[in-house]
Amino acid sequence: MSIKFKKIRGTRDIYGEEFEKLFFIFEKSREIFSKYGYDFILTPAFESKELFEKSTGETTDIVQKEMYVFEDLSGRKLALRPEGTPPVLRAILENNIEIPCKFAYFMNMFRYERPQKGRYREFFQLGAEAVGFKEPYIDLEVLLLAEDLLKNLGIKDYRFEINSVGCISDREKYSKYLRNILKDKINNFCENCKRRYERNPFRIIDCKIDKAKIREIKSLMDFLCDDCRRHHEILINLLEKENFKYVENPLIVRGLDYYTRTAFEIISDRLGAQDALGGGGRYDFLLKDMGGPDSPGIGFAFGVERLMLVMEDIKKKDKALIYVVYVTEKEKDEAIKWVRKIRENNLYADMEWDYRSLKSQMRKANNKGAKWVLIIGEEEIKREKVKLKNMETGEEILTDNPFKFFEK
RNA sequence: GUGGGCGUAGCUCAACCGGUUAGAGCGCUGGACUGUGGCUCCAGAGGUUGGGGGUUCGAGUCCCCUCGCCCACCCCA
Repeated sequence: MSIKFKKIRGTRDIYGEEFEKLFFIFEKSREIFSKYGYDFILTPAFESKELFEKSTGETTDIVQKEMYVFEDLSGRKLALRPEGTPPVLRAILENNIEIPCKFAYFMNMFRYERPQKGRYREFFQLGAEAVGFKEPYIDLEVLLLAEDLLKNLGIKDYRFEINSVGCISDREKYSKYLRNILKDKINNFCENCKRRYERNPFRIIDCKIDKAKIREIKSLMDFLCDDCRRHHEILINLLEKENFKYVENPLIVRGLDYYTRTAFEIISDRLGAQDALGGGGRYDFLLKDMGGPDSPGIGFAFGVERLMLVMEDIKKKDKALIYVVYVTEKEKDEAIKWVRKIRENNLYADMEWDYRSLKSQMRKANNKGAKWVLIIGEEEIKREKVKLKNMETGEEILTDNPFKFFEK
């Protein structure tokens, strides 16, 4: 046998235990999100390419080199969504949904990257957006919500890392400062940093190789304007007051252009190099940039596959299987009748549809973990009974009403 | 996009320095047990050694290309 088709790189087939986990996360998250007043939303898998260029940002890696872009037959330039925030905000604006509002989503995303542990080209994100809340109190709620989700999924080894990335003018000031102070030194830095200097100077302070050289460089925190500083201080006070466990990490930059002020990541050390379970932050100017009202927003997303990696296996509780076997083809019709009758009583029944030897049917029942086997042969039909076998004890009973043995 | 490791039966893996018909365990099918699963024993089916090209008398093994998987860099969920 040589299979003709294979799934394409970075995509996955999800079944069995994996599917159970994925669906468990979805069901659990619906419970949690409804406690916090978030409604679920589903948006199209593809949007205009421009939506992401204008919101995620032209300079980001996501837009520059990771988007699945294509033209449809009419020549429209489209993109498979690489992230959830722009489509959800677009939907809020387009449907005239009253702001403030809170939405959650569980959707697949697409990014053209080299696959790695916890990283795929099609993956699921579980996220939320809270639009129209200016004060840091919503930041607190979002963080509490994210942690509530983790706790309810039974995930333990995580930490919240929090930072403020200021507003756009703060970042411009900082960017100018960095370029200035590094102008003469950059040639001594590693190749990565040289590239970062041009594209994204913030990343240089995160460099592991040139750690020593950057010690005297000020952090973005020192460049926050009064409003941004105040926002951050209130949030930190709130977190302390609410006893929320976190660490401040001034190196968090986030790869998206629209973030302002609060930015955070949820890190797990049970993952490989891709150690972020999730991340998020504020985007106070994005709605306006998208042609909407001057409303702030905050959101976050978890990588569902990464959650699955750090979660314990879940035990799926099936109904007890009742397997119906027939001795020869002659009893097949009778077997079908019994399977239907059992299912009508909301019990789990199955049988071998293509005839195989009784031995083979019994083996199948055993392999499937059947609790009961209903045996139908010439003898049973003649006496208008069935033989019921308990697969744990091996005990057999001849009865005309097997239902009294199936405890519900 | 860059670097490293790896592709042999459905699964996990063997096969010396290039040598004859590519093996084992598990799983599967059948039998011992003609109307009965698990345990044991016996037998059987199952392979274009990821694909293509090259070197050689001879390639699973060496070389080149390609596809895929894993890990890391970059970046991110």
